[in-house]
Amino acid sequence: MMTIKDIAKKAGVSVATVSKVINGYDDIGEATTAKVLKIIKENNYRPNANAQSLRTNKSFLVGLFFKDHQDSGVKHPFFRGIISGLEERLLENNYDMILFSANWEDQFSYLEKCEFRNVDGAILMGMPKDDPKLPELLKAKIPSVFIDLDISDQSASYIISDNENGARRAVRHLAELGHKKIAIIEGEQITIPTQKRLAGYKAELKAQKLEIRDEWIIQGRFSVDGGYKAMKEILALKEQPTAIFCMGDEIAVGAMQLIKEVGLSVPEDFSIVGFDDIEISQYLNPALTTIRQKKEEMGIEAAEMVLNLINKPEAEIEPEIIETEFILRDSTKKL
Amino acid sequence: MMTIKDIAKKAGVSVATVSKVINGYDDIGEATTAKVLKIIKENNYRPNANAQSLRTNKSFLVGLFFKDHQDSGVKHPFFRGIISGLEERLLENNYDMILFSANWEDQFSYLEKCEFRNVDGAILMGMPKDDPKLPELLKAKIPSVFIDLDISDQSASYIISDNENGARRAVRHLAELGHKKIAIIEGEQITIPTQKRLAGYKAELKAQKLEIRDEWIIQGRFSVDGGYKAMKEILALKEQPTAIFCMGDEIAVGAMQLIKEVGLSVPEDFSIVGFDDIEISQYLNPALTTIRQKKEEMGIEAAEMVLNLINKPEAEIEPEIIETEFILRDSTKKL
DNA sequence: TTCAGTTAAATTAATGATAAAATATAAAAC
DNA sequence: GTTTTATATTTTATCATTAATTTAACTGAA
Repeated sequence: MMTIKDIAKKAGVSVATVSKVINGYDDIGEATTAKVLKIIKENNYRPNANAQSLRTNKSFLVGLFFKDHQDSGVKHPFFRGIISGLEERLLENNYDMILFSANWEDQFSYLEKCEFRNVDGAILMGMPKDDPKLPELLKAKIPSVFIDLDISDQSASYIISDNENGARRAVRHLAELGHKKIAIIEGEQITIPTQKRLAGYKAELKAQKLEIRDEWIIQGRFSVDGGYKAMKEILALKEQPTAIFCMGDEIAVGAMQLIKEVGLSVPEDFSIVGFDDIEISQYLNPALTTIRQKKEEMGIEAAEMVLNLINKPEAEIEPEIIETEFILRDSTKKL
Repeated sequence: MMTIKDIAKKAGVSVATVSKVINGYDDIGEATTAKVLKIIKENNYRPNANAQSLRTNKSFLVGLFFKDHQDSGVKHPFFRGIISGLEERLLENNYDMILFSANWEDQFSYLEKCEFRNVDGAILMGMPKDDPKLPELLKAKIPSVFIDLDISDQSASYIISDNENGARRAVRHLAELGHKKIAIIEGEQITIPTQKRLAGYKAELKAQKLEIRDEWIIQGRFSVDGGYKAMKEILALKEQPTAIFCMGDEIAVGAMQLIKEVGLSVPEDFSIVGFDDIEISQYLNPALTTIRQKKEEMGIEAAEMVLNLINKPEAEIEPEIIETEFILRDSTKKL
């Protein structure tokens, strides 16, 4: 592999001159610049990122940490979408992503990985709010963007969907169809999305002057299994709802499975609205009415945000609330 | 951030001594070792990967290149599964993954990225066999593992499902149900999986003494849309098949959609078998009978393979053929 | 006592690159 | 024709680390 030294020798100039040419300094003569550039091209030379990073303390590397919902076995439903968005914007700026799964507890701390690999910034998704490894990361002032977790700071900010409004939209849709008994199946209560969506559910019920009944608020988990089990609880209720707002599409899948198993059907017996619009939702039977999170957009915005945190350390980076989108399909109908 | 120098100063020894302690050399006294170790721990020191990599020419980094099927908008269906497997095994060996999407044509060559980031090895998925950027990578002898592409070499090997046997199993299942007119919807013909699955389809039809009819071999693409369009062709045929083997689950999804739209049903009018067992397949209606590819296992094996290529450059690393698994669900029935 | 051998540590050099300071050359000014 | 100024380029130091070489201290045998 060619090094800057080899290029310098071939061009008959000093190493520093080559470096300056590469980095676009204007104090190198035209002829020299041209010659060096030519030799660089001919020899297909690329600077060594490690050496650059060592010297400049800049790596053009962003660490991507993601945690799946451990026990449930569910992969983060946005993972691919977010990555697509991220890579699009990061690549434009010559950044690469280094992938740190955080599924292996106690293996390492986020900060350690960031420091070891010298990343310029980090993007974290799927972390619980009480993750014990987060404070040290914040204290170290590593530029960080959180997805679905409202932590912000001089060096950290976050991206999150407008969960409350999204939930309100879902409930409003059901109310407009004439439903008065609207249940909700929650995800993990510790997560921000669960909390916000619950708030939206309650707010909209109130606005619609509909009853908020505690027994129609079912605890669950963001997984097919979670939806299945929660649906069991609903079927055991003496006064059953006619519509169910599921906090995640996977939950809806599980709920619909059980409904089918017991010989009932959607949307005839229950109208169902999900949240996320994961890939499968459009192919379910019936296709799932849901609240779409704009995953690619979240990824793009997250990328933009880390870049800002990295390059404008003094600026105040505002959290970004991404609007959701109501997707009407076939799992809901007029009462 | 602490450096080895700081540790050396605090411990009152030379930098070299600290380095030796870290790297487990046995020519450092017990007392000194203990003292240095203690100070390292107290100060939470971690060596700088860039400096290590620069010096040792080893990065403990594997480059992951993946290409989605461009136009179709379909994300690689294994992506998550493979990554799970990869991360499990790579992490055990202290390797991290750096993510290079290859979706942005002409942006960079694989070799450039590998050299720039000094990766120890590469894993590539979704590349077409005639990818013009592959030869230079092979020539550079970067330890490489291909997924779904049968390229092997002194420095490269590959992992692939046993597509031919998997396809045979699918066709045999249909034959055993009494189907005699079995069509197939292909994926992109340039890919190895398409070629192998077609071979398996033909071989099994032959073994079952069933007719191979060219008009029942429908060109398509690995996407929902591809399946939808191909199904249109099938419905236009004057002599229609009773069963369809789709080379990918997405294809099956598309085909089933159209079948439903025209008022026919699965498995009553058509028995359908897919390939892959993507996440959604079990939740479709009817749930899809399919040939599962063991994605996590492929990831684990791929990781093992790069590690071997990296650490045993002289060894002959055999390609790995992963068996598929037949998953019986509800999209097929007796004729 | 001296020399060889062992052990434990320190020095020095090297990795590939950049940035700051120093120098050489040429042109312009007096 | 010397000094000043501007331009072009080189020299040197530095980043964090490892590897090879060297030094120092101690042990034991002749």
